Amino acid sequence: MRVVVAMSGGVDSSVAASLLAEAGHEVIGLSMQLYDQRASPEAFGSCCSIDDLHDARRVAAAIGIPHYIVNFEARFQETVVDHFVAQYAAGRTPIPCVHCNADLKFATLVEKAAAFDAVTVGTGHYARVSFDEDTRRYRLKRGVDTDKDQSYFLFSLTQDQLARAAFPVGHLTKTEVRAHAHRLNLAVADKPDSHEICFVPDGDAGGFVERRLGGDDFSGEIIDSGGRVLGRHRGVHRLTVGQRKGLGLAEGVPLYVLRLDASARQVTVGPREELGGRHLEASGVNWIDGDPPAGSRRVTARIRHRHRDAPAVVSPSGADRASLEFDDAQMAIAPGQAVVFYDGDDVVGGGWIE
RNA sequence: UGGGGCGUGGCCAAGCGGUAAGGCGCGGGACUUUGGAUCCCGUAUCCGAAGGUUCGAAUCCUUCCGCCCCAA
Repeated sequence: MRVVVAMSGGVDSSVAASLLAEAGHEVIGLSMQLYDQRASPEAFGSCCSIDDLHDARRVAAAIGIPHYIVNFEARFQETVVDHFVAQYAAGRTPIPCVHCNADLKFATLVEKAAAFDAVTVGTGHYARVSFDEDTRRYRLKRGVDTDKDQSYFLFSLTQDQLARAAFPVGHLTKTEVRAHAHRLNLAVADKPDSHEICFVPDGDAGGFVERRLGGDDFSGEIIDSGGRVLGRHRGVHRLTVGQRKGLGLAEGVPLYVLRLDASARQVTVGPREELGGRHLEASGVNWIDGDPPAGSRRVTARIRHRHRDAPAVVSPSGADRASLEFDDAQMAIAPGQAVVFYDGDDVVGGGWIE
């Protein structure tokens, strides 16, 4: 089988490519160039930087597979960066990795794969995909390493995309992946995990958004839930629901962002007790099965990466919407973040928090 | 210089006789393919200054220094 593997230059995708090659597949390594490296050679982060492309190339050479760099700058700009900026400007908290996965790795890359006569796209995600003979549907499951599980970022994959997906490291632990990397003598074996937005390497997402939006004054009022003005903020895009740091308010108790109103430039804050909520509405819902469940369904739901999924009832409404009610209040349900529904290790579906 | 108020760590601030809360900020850590996310730890031998009362004061008294407000 001919397989295209998305190689970021990190350990996981390097091992993924290696394992597929060892299994006897004809592997073609592809790395995505997402930014104009000449424009800002130092301004790119831990994923897909010029160094990472070199790492990917080195690994490909080491395991003896062809390697190509595909230019996805324009697509990345449209599907990930522009959306990221627009979301922040609207007072929401974007999660670019999901769009990058769905729209680039699994959508655009499939097109590229076709050009290579490959039907499968492999990545280094910690998640598992399998085919259920009974339902004749593909299933998406958590990675075996629950600490590294990345199924949350993949909730929007369609049956079509799952049919072409391969996650060779999904049934391994991170420790095992690194062990494979050492066994294979890969140069990236000890490369640290990445953990930041790749196109905002300095961590200054607020500044990034401002440069994109233009203008210099985004400030507004900070109020409490009673309407009392407590202070001012530098822009709703610099804040996110649940955020405590950076408010600069000394009210005696820690204050957290409760709500963001972009049009009024108003931020509502309150003590931790006011941060909890049981209900949320999701849009852009994708059901892994391809169809929504017939009615309400018990699931466990995760509202952010690293959030321990909590018991809830999800009810589909319309083609791609759903409402969800947690059994117990969850802290900081942030609009713009993804909510992903699970049934045990299976991803049932997911959507965007409204 | 008539009346009133206030001076507590970088900042906001509680305490008002019993031996310095809390928050912000900052530093460190944990966690992490989203969040300048969350979480944990640390951060005033000392309360504008000098005296005094008391077993004991940041807390009471005196004086001084410095702010602020209202009257002139």
